[in-house]
Amino acid sequence: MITAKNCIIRLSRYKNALYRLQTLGFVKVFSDNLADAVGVTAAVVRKDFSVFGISGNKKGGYQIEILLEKINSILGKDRLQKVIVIGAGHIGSALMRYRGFEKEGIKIAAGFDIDPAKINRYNALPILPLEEVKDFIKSQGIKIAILAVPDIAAQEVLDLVCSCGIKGILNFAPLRLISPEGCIVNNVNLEIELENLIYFVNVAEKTK
Amino acid sequence: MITAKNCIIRLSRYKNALYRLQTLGFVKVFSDNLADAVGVTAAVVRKDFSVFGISGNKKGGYQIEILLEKINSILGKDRLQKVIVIGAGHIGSALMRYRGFEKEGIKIAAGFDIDPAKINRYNALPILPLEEVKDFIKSQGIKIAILAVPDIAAQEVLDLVCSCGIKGILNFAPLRLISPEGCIVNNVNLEIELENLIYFVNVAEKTK
DNA sequence: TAGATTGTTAATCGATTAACAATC
DNA sequence: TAGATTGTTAATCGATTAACAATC
Repeated sequence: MITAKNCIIRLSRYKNALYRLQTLGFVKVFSDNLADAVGVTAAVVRKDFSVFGISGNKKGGYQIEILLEKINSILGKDRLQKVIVIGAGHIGSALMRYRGFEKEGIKIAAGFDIDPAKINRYNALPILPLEEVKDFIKSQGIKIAILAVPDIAAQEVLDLVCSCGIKGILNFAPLRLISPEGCIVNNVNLEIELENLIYFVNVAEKTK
Repeated sequence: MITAKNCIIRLSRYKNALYRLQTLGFVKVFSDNLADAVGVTAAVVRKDFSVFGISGNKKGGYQIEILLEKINSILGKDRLQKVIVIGAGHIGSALMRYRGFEKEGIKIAAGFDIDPAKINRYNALPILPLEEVKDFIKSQGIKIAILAVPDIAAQEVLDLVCSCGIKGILNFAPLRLISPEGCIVNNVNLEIELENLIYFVNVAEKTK
């Protein structure tokens, strides 16, 4: 079964909305409520659920707790996900210090850099020399790496970590990387996000 | 004319690829080459160009220099785009120090924070108290803001800057913001990007 | 000219939306 | 029961792809 990327992204959003509803004291939701919270239509919500065999009650909607369990299981959030960050520059360091991942069950296990001045072996979050990345990936069974290295180094580092067993990469370098068979690359391209925003703001200004 | 978001994102990618081809000494390209460089089909390239009235030569392909001029003009890259960053925490600070925007003609004009300890008025990139954001936006004619504030503050700050004249927001807070009429919000949700990656890596592992 | 490439039209594909029977 | 909501099917929409005439 091929699942659309958009569908999985919506699943994440449902999850976040459900937690918010739960803290507000809600115990069950209708597809309608969830649709509003996430900004889609109720039919999309029900369809997304049916893709994963999640069913509710014909009149009673969905139990939030059960729903969360199922979504969390689908997204792999029922177990800790360990990731590493390659590159301890501005972006890399910020990601390492960012608290937002923890509450999502994502733990940054270590950072890596080639600059000896950045190494800090005895930190709570150790920053290790890149030469050690292979042993670390193997011994810790890491599957996911965040790539925050300079553009010119990105492809080389990607090839390196993929050869060590990394299966998924979140790439912040603003260029298209060629990924080896069996490795998925998701790109976060801040320049393009801004360019896009600037374009649509300019268009809106013009047509005003 | 409604233009698909994806089309504009591809335009950015064409531009980046064209600069790379130019540094390699190329003077003209065929839709084929550009398609390869960006990872789409040649028909998409030609169609995207035709949407904007960009035409090439029936046999000779496209002049890179002319193409870049046209794309840059469409994307508003023929003039400096000034943006501000709200929130001088980990992510905000990293974005302020990030050099990648400059070479794209995007200048971070100032940062803003509510924490007096973060204020630094006399820096090359000044960090100012949030109370001054209104005057700054008005006097500098800023249209775009990057939002890197804590989740709970995000909606409030969004409303504030929109009321001051901001038309486009790049939001890093991992929640859906309700944007006032006439203001565009693009979201960069790192948690969701990672969750998505984790899902597809897990699926690939299972079906192996 | 023959071959290659553009620009555009028609066909296909996939995702979203609307509609509604089933049913609690 | 009557009303409301789910789950699913069919219709619609939009974007991508394939095909090809025009032409350099």
